[in-house]
Amino acid sequence: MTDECRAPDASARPRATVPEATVARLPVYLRALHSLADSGRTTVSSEALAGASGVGSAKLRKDLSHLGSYGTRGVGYDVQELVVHISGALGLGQSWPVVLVGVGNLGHALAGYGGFDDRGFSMAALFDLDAARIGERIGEQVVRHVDEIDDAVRTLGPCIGVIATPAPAAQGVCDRLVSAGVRSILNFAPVLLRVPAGVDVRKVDLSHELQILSFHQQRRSALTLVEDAPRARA
Amino acid sequence: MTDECRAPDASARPRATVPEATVARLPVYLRALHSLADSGRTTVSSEALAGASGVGSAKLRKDLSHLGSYGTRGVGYDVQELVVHISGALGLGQSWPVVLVGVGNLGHALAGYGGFDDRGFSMAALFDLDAARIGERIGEQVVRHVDEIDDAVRTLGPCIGVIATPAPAAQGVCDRLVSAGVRSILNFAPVLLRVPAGVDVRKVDLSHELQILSFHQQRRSALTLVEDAPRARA
DNA sequence: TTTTGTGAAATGATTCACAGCC
DNA sequence: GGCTGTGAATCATTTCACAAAA
Repeated sequence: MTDECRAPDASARPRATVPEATVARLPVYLRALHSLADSGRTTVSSEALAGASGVGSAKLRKDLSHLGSYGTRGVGYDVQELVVHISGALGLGQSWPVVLVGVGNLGHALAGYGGFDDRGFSMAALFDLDAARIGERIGEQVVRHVDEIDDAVRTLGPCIGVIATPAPAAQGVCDRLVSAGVRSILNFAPVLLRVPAGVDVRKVDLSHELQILSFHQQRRSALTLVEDAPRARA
Repeated sequence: MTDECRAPDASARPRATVPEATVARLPVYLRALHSLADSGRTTVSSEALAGASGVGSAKLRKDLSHLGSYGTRGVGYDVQELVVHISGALGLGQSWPVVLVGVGNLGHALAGYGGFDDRGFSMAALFDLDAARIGERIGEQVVRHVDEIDDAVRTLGPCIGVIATPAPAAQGVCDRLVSAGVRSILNFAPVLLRVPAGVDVRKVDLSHELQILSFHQQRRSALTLVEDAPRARA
């Protein structure tokens, strides 16, 4: 991701550049902070927040330092203030519309999932290719035909596309989303999507996750065997 | 992850240590290889396989070199042979049983998803806490009460646990899985699970993925604004 | 005294570029 | 001539450890 295009007057803006690894942890911190806030905490130390987030405190502090300097030495961080700054960095001030394509098994579950409206996202439109599903009502939305994506996206403005179709349909759907102007895509279909530069795709792949777990499980088993019978040879 | 416990005779075994980043890409290569095999290819160059996997060819070769030396200079890799070696490294020789806890919206979709039986995994048992759901038939399995996890896991042997419960129930379910002996867990609930050392947890979190997309989308928007009106000031 | 923020060191991952083999 | 396998160089991330602030 090209990054050298800071405006010449980038003085006291949110931040110029945040490492990718840090970005991936900000949602974790944000969730921990919300849960701290719910339980009445008003301030928190890097040690405590790191504990609640499952990371080391040095890493947490370094991560936060990329957003700015929002703590008080000797005291810690103000919970509300940190929520505001992390939310801001993540662009959660506004509520991004999410358009979901593919309301099969998984799509249904995603459409019904509260997690969208949770913080900063709203399920704004549902699409499917299958004529039999058009018109079905799910939550607050009615399923529309995929041909209407263009119109919908034009109306909604910048939004996030979620693909929950079967694998063979995914690339076609992706192309439509992209040509409608969607530049952020979350893909649940088990295929590699090809997109032009400037479009950001993240994938969620059940089978990949299981395979990674399998790798470690196997390695553990192998080690256990070796340790259990270390003198079975020479 | 502790790694210094190689057996003293680790001579020509599959491999001693594979970087985590590499492990995460092996499933991608495997999928690309399967699709090449389906279309009749018998050999493939690092360049071509890398292309089909969305990575650079140098990275692909370095990744494969961690598993061993299975290519032929001047020619490339034998598709079938690579499939065998990568599958082997990932522990997909056997078919791991998967036990799923929580058959709500999402759990249903996961239980019905073909991806499990796809390669190397089989949906072996379904559980729920809600008495109303016990006995329901989904695919080949009948939903059982979560109290039966112990028995089931003892019968199945090493397996992978999938948690698809609402957030508040997840830690309790996780504890049960762990005490039943499950050491690999895939968590779809939006909470950080605490597990003892030696248990491997991976999480899939819709809301985190959206937030990461949101970050980049916002950054893009900001840059576009700056570029579109670069002389709006001094 | 407590706890942040951050340079500097250590570790890990990616990319380069080419020697070695087919 | 073409392509793999891999040291060496680069780049990114994590960890350490401590000076500076409240």
